[in-house]
Amino acid sequence: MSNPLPVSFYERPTVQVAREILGARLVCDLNGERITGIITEAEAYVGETDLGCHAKAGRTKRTEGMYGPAGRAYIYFTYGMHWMLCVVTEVEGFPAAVLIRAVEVEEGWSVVRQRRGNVKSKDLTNGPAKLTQAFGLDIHQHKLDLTKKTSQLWIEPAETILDENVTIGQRVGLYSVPEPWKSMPWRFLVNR
DNA sequence: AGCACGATTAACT
DNA sequence: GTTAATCGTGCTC
Repeated sequence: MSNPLPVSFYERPTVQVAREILGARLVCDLNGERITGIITEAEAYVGETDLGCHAKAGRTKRTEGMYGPAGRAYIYFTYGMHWMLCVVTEVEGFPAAVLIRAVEVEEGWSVVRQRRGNVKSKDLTNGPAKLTQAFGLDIHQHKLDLTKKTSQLWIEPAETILDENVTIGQRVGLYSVPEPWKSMPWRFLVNR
């Protein structure tokens, strides 16, 4: 057991946070059910000028969480059926966040299995909407402080991932986003 | 008040 | 590889 990653970890360039959050442990403690997993994939979304980022629309009810203090959860709904989990980064007032795209389950396997149904074990949490479903996250966890264990959800340091084990690529699913944003190498994933 | 769209997934062929 | 499912959000009228 270690202390959660501090606010200072998140108050740095978003792309750097996305790279360094790989190997950290996502801990969820809802209703006494403890679920943990190692983060294996993350993407950076940086500011109003990044047309792949929700903040391109400016400060709205939906995006205001991204303008808040670093280290908070930014959870939103998309495709009419999926919740996504992000962590707010950089200084308060600058809209940026890291999208958690995949984790590797450690504890709470039985609960995850129950929620995710009878899928192959590799498919349990290898997508952004899959992991929120597996961890039972939705709008109720929006804006939770992920730097405190008193929250139901936090992130703590765990494994160190070497550069040679990290694949860098462009972000996924930004079909209608114009260049150069569409091709920014802001996706980081741990080699399997 | 109404509408187009989407940081996805699962179930097809 | 293709596509339907499904609804909160933000923009337009």
